[in-house]
Parts: sequence; C-alpha cells; structure tokens
Amino acid sequence: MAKKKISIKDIAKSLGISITTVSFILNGKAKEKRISEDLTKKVEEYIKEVGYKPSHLAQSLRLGKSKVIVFMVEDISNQFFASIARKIEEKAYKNGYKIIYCSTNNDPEKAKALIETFKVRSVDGFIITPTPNLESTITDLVDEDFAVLLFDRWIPSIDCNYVIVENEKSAFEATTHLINNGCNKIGFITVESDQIQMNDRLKGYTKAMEVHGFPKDILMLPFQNPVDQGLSYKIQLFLQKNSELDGLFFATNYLAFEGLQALNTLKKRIPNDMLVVSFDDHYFFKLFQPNISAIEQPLEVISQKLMEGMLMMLDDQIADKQGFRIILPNTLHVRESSDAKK
Amino acid sequence: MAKKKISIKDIAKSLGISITTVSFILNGKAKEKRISEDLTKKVEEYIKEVGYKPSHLAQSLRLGKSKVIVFMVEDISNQFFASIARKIEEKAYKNGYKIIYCSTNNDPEKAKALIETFKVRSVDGFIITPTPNLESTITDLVDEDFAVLLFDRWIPSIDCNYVIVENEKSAFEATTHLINNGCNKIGFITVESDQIQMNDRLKGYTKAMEVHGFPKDILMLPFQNPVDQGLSYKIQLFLQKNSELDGLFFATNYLAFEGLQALNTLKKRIPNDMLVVSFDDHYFFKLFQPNISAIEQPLEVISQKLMEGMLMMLDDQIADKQGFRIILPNTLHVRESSDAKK
DNA sequence: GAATAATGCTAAAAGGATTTACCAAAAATA
DNA sequence: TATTTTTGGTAAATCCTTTTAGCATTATTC
Repeated sequence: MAKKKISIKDIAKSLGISITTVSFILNGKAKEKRISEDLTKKVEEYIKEVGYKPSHLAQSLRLGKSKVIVFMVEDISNQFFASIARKIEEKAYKNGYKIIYCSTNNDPEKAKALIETFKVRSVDGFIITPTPNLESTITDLVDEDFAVLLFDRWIPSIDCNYVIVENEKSAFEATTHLINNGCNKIGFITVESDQIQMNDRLKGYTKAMEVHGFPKDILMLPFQNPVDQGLSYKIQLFLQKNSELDGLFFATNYLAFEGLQALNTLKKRIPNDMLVVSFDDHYFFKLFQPNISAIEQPLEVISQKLMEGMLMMLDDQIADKQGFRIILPNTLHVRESSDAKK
Repeated sequence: MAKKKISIKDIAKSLGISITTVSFILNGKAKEKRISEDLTKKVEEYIKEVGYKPSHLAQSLRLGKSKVIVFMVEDISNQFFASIARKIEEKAYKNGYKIIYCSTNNDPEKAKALIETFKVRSVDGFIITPTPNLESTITDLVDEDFAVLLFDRWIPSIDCNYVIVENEKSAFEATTHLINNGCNKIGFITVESDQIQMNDRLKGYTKAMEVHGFPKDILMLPFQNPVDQGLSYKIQLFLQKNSELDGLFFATNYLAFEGLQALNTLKKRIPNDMLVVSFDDHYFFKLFQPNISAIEQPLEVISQKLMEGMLMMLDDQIADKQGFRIILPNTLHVRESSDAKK
C-alpha cells in the first residue's frame, strides 16, 4: 500500500515552477533569493497540504553532513554507559542529531573495524571510549575532519579533545577516607587492563597508601567481558590470603558487587570487619545493607559537556577545535556509619 | 588536512574506463556482466591500492535502503532495554545493519515525533516498545512498507508483528509459587499505566488469587520517569496499612528495589515475615541478602528473535511478512529458602 | 529614450552510487 | 562472403537535494 514518497520535483511539477524555487522556499531563503511573497505562500501551503518532508539522505549526500553521531563505548549494556547514552540522546535529538551506538568490548580490532564502517557512512562525529592501540586510528579520524571526543578514558599521546573525570584525585580521596576511618591494611581490587582511567585510580590509591607509609595489597583480576562467573571466588581467595585486611577499595562498581558477595560468603561484616568503598556509584549501593560508600561520577555534567563539545566541533564557525579538554570532579558519598572503626 | 574522499568516478577516470564497469566489478557482477578477468583484476587491485570505500549515503539514496534499524524503547538506560540493545547490536552489525536508538519515556507525542523524523531518514526498520495511542502511527508505518517489530508490549488492535513474553502465565506461576509456600495475603505492587504487559501481569496475579479464593491487595503507583524519590515511602505506607500481608509480588524490578528498601525500613525480614517475588530478574536479586526470587525474561532469545524477525522482513524475498508473532516463556527463579513458611 | 538597476525566477551542475539499454568489434555460423 | 552471435564494454537516467550562475522583464535614473 506504500504510497509513493513525494519529492521536491513532484512539487515543482505540480505547481508549474522550478525545483530551485521550491528549494529556496523550503530552506527559508525566499526573501534572500527574491521569491515573491505570493508564490512563497502558495508553495508553503502546498507543501503542508501534501505533507512533504525532504529526504534526509539526499540532503546528507549533497551537503556532506549526515547529522549522525556515533557513540562508541566499551559496552552499551553497562549501566554507566547506558546512562550517558540516555542523557546525550536527549541533547543530540534536540539539536537535530541522531545517535548510532556500538560496543567495542575493549577490543582494538573491533573498534577499528567499527570506525571504518562509520567513516563510509559519512557520520559527522564520534564520541569514543578508546580501546588500547587506537592512537593512529583516532589521529586519522581527527585529520579527516571528523569531530572526535574521547571520554571516560583518553589517550595522552595524541592531540584529541576529551571529557574525563579526576580518577587519581578521587581514588586518593577515597583511600584517605578509609585511612581516616581507621583502616591501615587496605586492599585495592582492580582489573588488568591498559585503560588509563584504571591506572589513574590505582595511582591515587598507591599515593595515599605511600603518604601514610602503609603496605599495598593489590588484586589485579583478568579483564573479561562478559563478567566471569568466578570473579567473586577469586576475590574470596584474595581476602582469605590477606585476612588482615580491614579496608577494600574497588576500582569499579561491578568488582564491588562481586566483592560484596565474597564478603558475604566469608561472613565478613561491613563496617565492623571491613570498610568498603567503590569507584562508580550505583543505585545498588544505596539499597545494599549497609549502604556502601562510593565515588559518583557526574553523569549529567559529563553528558552535557560531551554534547557541548560535540556541537562546538560540528559547528563550523568555531575556529579553535582543539581546545576542548574537560576534567570533571567526582563526589565521594560516605554511607556506612563513618566512625565505625575510630 | 582532510584528504579528499575518492569516488567511483575518480577510479574510472584514473583507469580510463567507465563508471559502469567499476560499479559492476565492485558489486561482484563482473562475470555476469562479461567484464574480462584482466580488467576485473586490474580494477580490484587499484581499488585496494587507493583504499576506496563506496559512499553509503549515495548507495542508500540510490537503492532506497539505508541499512539502519531504529531501536525505540521506553528508556535506553533501563537495564532491560540496555541489555537487549547490546545483544541486537551484535546481530545487526553482523548483517551490515546499524542501530539508532531513542527513548520515548512512554510519551506518545514524543514517540510520534521520533517516528516522523526517522521516516525522512529512510531507515529500513523499527523495533519498538509502543507507547499508548500509537496504533495509527504504527499502522501507517506498516502500510508504508517499513519493517516494524513490536516488543516487550504489543498492541492487540493492530496487525503488526511482535516478540513478547508470557506475562500473564508467568505472573500466575509466580503468585502460585507464593501461595504454595504458605502465603495467602499477597500484595501486588504495580504501576499505573496502559502498558499491556503490566496489565497481563496483573491478570496473572488476579487469576491465581481468585483460583484460591484469596483477597487481592493491589498497590498502583503513579507512573513516572525518572523514578520518584518517594516511591519507597509509598510502598512503606501500603505495607503498614496492610500489615497482615505475608507475600509481595512486584510487577517489575525497579519496584522491587524500592520495595526492598521499604521492607528494610519496616524491619520486615525475608523470608520469615514476608515472601517476595519480582518480575524481571536482575543481577541485584542474586546479590541481595537473602537472594530474591524473580521471573527472568529470556533476553538472549528475545534479541535473537527480534533480529531474526527484522531480517526476515527486510529481506524482500519473503512473501509472508505478517507471520512473525512470537510469545516466549520466562523462567521463575526461586531463590530464598522455598519452604520457609510451609 | 537609452542605459542601468532591480525583480522574480530557472537551468544545470554536483554529490556518489546503481542499472537499463545499447553499441562496436570480434567470433561463429551458414 | 554475408549474417548472426558473442564479447567486452559504455552512456545516460535515476535517486533527491542544494546552489551557482544567469536570464528575461520591469522599474528607475539621467
């Protein structure tokens, strides 16, 4: 039953005028191009009547802009990325942009392949959580005049805009929080990876421990996606081997979830036996008994900055496209009774 | 520094042959169109050498297919939808399709506007969790030959393919499970909405209660997005007013999260004071102490069926495009010690 | 009244592909 | 040798817009 899509040509023919005229009117250039008001009105009415909508595809081809932004993250089903997705979606749509998402699984080859397929789709911009070894691919992208914005993690060696958070500083603060509440044997649970944000968190922990002259206990779990079933068990073993630990700092929330299970299995109580803090706040931490302290990334601000930066770069007027480097502060939420061990 | 994109025309000129020939070779029609092997090889090598990639935009314009599928859900940051997103992404990309997402917030006007903007972008298909009052919009879509697949909820009054789960049956089972474990005053916590899946869950509960001749206690919370802060408190009031309740059935997981908080505040213990079950399983339910029973929707199968149906509809060969109506069974996970109250 | 300026509009190119219809030249057939 | 068939390709239309350059008229100026 598919009724044939009406084109600008059809309109021109029906009205006995030229395509050019219709196009000018459609693009609000009637005045500028000296189309008479009478004709303008007539065309506008006809357009409304037949419900004509220009083909975005043809426009994109002609103008070389597709009004599409790619949102390439490690895993779109991860709550953190999904939340950002939701927020940038809103802002993008408001500005006439659509968002295509994809997940890299932190696999460089997959990331490269995805970027390649998007190049040929003439997307306008990329918001990316880079995988390792993506330097040259991203540099190319920037050279080819795509708008590129890294987030969550960045790549120090290349010249590219980004929006990230203060990983090291917040990790330092969180560790210090544990220390100030009586912990001196604090374990750091993280994941084996080149991801710079993870490294920065480790640095923050390390620095805080060194400042106080405390020994470090670090558990580097293998990186995997999806989350391995045995993760909780591995943490449990680590806790048993280091039974003197009185504090735990999880580098990201899904590690904390697994860790909480391990603590439960071992009948270690929070906050009496162990003080816990996690990077990346989560609804769960407030639900869990007792509530778990966590570092909250400013999702709303991150999203807002992401779109702000994107739109700035996409807007040809702006000369300085290389000055958008945003580092945002996090918030440490102290939740379990904080003087538990004092 | 943006190096100019090379086009099929450039190749033809460089090699001193016609555009047509290049196109035939690119599309693997060299043999069919009787292009000599010599020339074919020469062109293929040149293409590889200059790294030519056809413009997807131009192809889409010419062929009328964009290889884009819209994934329109209530809220992409919801774990359920985000998980589906992740899974269909994989399958879509494997088949050369990209996915644009958008969230309706369950607002019919927003949904209609979104669908309108996508029509002009010549997307090929829509995977939709319909809002209320979307009947005519979706019928139009189907009439205009877009591939449309509803999921999570469907619209009985219109002729459109879908992939859903057995809401009523599973709700009946879950309620029966509570009854079999000694509950006879079971509260049903749901949300005020026209969404058919919510209604079906209510029906399942109602039926089970009526079969056993037990009184029903239903709490209809106002629909809202994002989740209201006072939700937990409202559930708490309900529990206080109906202090004789010994079982609770939550129509969806985020209600259960709020409910668990309320139970905690009221010092009601699970399973001793109250047996609980929730629709939509969640990682949390396994983490929570004690573990919470829940009905798990088959995410993997749902995703697989969605893409299977989509691809089938997009594949022009298939004649019967109206025969894809899938209803999938869920799994009830019984987690707290099941004989608690026997 | 002739030259200039303004008015109102349009033809055609461009963007990058696919595809139909056709055309020479060479080979095969009669 | 004359005719038909096959081979190896190409020109041009098409998808739908945007935009440059220009062209008749009419109005204005001197």
